[in-house]
Amino acid sequence: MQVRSKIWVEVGGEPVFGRGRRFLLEAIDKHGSITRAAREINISYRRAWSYINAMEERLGIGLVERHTGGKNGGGAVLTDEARRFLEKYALLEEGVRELVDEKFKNIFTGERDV
Amino acid sequence: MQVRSKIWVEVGGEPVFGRGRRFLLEAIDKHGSITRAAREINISYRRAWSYINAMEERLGIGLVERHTGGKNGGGAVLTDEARRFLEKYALLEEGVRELVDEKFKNIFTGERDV
DNA sequence: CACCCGTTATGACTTTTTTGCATAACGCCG
DNA sequence: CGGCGTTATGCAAAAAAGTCATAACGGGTG
Repeated sequence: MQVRSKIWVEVGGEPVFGRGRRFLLEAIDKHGSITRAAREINISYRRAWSYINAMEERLGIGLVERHTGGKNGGGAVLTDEARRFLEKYALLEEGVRELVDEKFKNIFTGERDV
Repeated sequence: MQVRSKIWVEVGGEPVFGRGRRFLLEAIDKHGSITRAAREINISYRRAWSYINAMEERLGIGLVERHTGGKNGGGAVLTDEARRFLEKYALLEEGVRELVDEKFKNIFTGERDV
């Protein structure tokens, strides 16, 4: 038995940013490509593309600058706004998971089962 | 733009307890009936029933004692184990959401947009 | 004792969401 | 001017969630 926790941001009731999307953006930053980013975090390109589109549409800002064709076939880079958003989200997550894990241990430990 | 957070317990990678299930059990306790509980929290009886079954199977303990037929057509009551679990889960959630909301306000407030 | 009632319990079907596959378009480069 | 590795989408397949219908149950009631 283990505890899990999750923090995400919504706009108009629709999710726009969470841990998965954070990893996606970070991987794009690392690889300069949506395709390779998706491969790294084990989701389909389709899904990654949908995530990015939805995020941008709902936030109303550009997060990923894309280039089709050209050197290396193209690629994608994060905008400054995406980087700022990543920073803020990191701050938001900071410490929360650790707190929850700690609480879980204190409350649920010391039993045979359950 | 608003923040949301969620804490849940898993067994073997499968969720067994979260806020929705907590509300369900509390509603069953209140009404003495799965049907009425489901109606109150706005999910189908089918779904409520599936939740209960999955929880019990994965936790390996009985949570809801069910009676078919009889007075009032039957009904359902929580077991002591279910009550204990509810208490622990409440402790686990306590304060976390408030913390996240507070952090969110501090980090994301004071902007035109985004 | 036969029927009524509201509940639990399920199977079957429908709708929605998610996932995956195939393919077009792009533009530098050798 | 064809090759390459991307981005970009439409469409089909699969999975999940939701809906509906109905059986079984057993105390209460007349």
